[in-house]
Amino acid sequence: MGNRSDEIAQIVVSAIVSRRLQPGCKLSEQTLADVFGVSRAVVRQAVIRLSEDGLVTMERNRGAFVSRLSYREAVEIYDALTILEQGVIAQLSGRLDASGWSGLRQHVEKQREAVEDQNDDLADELGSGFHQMLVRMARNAVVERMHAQLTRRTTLLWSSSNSRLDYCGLHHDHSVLIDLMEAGKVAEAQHLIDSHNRSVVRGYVPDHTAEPTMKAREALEPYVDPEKGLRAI
Amino acid sequence: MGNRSDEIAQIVVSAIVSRRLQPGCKLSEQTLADVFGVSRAVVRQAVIRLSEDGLVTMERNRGAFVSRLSYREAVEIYDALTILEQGVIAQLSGRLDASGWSGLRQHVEKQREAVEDQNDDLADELGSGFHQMLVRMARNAVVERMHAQLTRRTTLLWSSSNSRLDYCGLHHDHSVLIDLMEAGKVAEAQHLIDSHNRSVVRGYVPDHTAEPTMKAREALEPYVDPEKGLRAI
DNA sequence: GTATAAAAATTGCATATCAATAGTGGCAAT
DNA sequence: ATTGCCACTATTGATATGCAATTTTTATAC
Repeated sequence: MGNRSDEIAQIVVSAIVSRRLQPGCKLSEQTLADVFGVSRAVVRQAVIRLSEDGLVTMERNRGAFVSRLSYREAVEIYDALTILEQGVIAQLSGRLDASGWSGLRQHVEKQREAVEDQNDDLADELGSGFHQMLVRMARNAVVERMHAQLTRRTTLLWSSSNSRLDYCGLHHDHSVLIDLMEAGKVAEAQHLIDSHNRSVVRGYVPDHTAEPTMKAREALEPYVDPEKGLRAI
Repeated sequence: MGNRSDEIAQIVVSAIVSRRLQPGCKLSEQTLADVFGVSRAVVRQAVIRLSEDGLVTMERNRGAFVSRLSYREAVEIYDALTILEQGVIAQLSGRLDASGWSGLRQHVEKQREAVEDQNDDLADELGSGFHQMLVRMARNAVVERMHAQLTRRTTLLWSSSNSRLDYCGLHHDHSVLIDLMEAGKVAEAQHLIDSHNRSVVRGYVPDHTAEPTMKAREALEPYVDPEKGLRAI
């Protein structure tokens, strides 16, 4: 096994992207140390990892909190995703083989079915999965990592929120995008992904009054082995 | 003043980008603790920050080392830079005002002069500075941060190396790039930046036999205040 | 010179401790 | 009732120390 702090950081990430740990939630060192059955030092290292990722914000002498994103930050993150994906489009357009395009089309078809079945959670996942797949086609681990990091951050936007993401009207964009890319219409494809992402972020209304529904101890409970974790109940 | 570990991490970054700390150099916890006059715990936190950035590689029970990049990794990093910059080009092309274009042209002119004067160090800095400037024009702090991180990593490639970067033939590309972008020739501009970056990375030949010329203690000496640091000498 | 065993050093983590600071509640003055 | 002040508590940031596991170095034997 790798580092204890790395392991813990990954678990906290899971809890954040699954929306159990919500923006604004305090991550007290002692609490986390109790929950995971490690020392404060290790927790601190884990929190530092998370703060480097932008998922957690550390405030001096106040502690670590799951990041609350302003509208400005939300726009920046989506713009960054746009820029990355536009770059990927520049790389892929006309340069992908037949199985590549069909793979993407298959994915969109699955997404369309999920939307039709009103399976919102699945549609949601397939929706962001499309972008992930697109980036993966560029076969660049560094870019994939950056993109995944940004995508994780976007979960902070919708976890506390009222406004659920509407992938209903958006999955059609994905289909058009593939056509444009295959046809080598780079600029059009890049413009499409831009307005696509812009329309996604437009639905975000930051709510600074919203408080997390769970405290960290409760939110993390499902992730720890009851045997080794939780020495102090 | 923020975190001690953050401060230390930044100093180590400076030492790496300035090529005093070279790839493969061991960053012993006790040594760094001595040099900076802090405890091992803080050093550990700093090293974790650096490893999240990719500048340092941690090996279990062996310690932290300034990262050695394989050719494959070098290509991936430059491709990632390419993708980011292609995305930025998609954003900027035709959308920048007159002062923006002239600002870029002025920068290229400075670079040309530096090349003409055979001031290699300056030409080098202005060369990568151009890319930085380009990205900054997109006015997106997230993208800027990612780009800067990748650029820092590229310093790992040339710090130990034989082959110095040849910006002589490359600064002309920058000039052409501006023309293409201003003319709205997005695809051409994106293709140019691609081949531009490819020709840069092509000069990288990883040398796994090369050993750092300095040890960490010596390399970091200029960065610490002799009073507060270095308690044990 | 190589192989092996013992010794030393290093990492990873736990625990205990301390100063500095933020948050809390009480209490008096307005 | 509200404001301002002050002690009290909780938490963070950092240090020091100890210890098991592992790696690296050194010494020794062949």
